[in-house]
Amino acid sequence: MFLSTSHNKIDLKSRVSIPATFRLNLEKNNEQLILFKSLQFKCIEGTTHSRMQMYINAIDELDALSDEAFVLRMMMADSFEMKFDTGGRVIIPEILMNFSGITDKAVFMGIGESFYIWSPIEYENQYSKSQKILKEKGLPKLILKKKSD
Amino acid sequence: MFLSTSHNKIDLKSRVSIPATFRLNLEKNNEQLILFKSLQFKCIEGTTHSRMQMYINAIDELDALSDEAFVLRMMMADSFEMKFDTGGRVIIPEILMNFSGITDKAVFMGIGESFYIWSPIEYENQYSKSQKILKEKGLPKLILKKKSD
DNA sequence: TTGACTCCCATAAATTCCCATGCTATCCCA
DNA sequence: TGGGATAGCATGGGAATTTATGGGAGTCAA
Repeated sequence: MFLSTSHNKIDLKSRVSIPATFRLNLEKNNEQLILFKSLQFKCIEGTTHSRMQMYINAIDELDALSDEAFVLRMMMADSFEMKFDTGGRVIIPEILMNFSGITDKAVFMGIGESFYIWSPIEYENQYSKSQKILKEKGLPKLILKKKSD
Repeated sequence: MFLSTSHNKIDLKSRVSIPATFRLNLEKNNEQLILFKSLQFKCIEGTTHSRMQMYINAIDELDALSDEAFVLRMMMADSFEMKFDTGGRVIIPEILMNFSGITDKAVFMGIGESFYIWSPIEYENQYSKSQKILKEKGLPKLILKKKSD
């Protein structure tokens, strides 16, 4: 599980340290890290190899000609398997840097099964947006219990 | 798993480098590379020998006289087993070059279990098409849970 | 002998690997 | 309890390896 937020620097070689907690989480489960363009936000999304495999399997389940399958395939095209150096860093692909607007600093935000990587500006925007919603609408009602089938 | 996108050049001898990540993926699983005409798009599709075997098996499952079986057999007819030179390149068969409209540059696009090879123009078209669908229709509804049998 | 193809070597740029540093949090023992 | 030792983390830089690509020598067939 990926939790908490941290701000890391990106060096001249496009390297960033993946927060140690995230890395240990991956190691513990013997998982590889995949980074991809978020379909929803202007940010990079990170997740495990096996979770990505689930999406890939979903493609086969869909009508191959459908828009859903089409969009999912494109998502794979914008996904990258990361490898760590001895210091626990990865090199963020240029495509993802450009897409997310990240240049020299990145904000890692764990959200459970995956995590987001934002540019500091975009992160601030999203954060204050969430605060605003919270003020206006209050806490969302959480449905923690599974609906009965 | 084939992921990510890369733009490679085709030289005067019709040789292209298969992206290293794709090649390593094949080597690791001791797989041979098959290229064939995409049934859906104006591009070349690449996949493993064993996945191709799955298609072949699927033909037997279908009604031998059905349109599906017919189309799949045609796909087999335009399939080629590739061999790499010492630099990790292959020679793309002329039939596939003509079909896909590829001349001197190719875009390799990993989509999970297989990958596409596009001409740069065709790639741009498809990519912007996917962005448009995403904008209009939003996120695809993913079915990540297995259907109960 | 021309053309098509294979095999091998060459190279520049990109990428990976490895070692080094400073900082911070933690631990241990007097 | 305080202060030094220790370990782990984020970061920097340079060396070594890979990658993508170009080109030549040898081979086979018509």
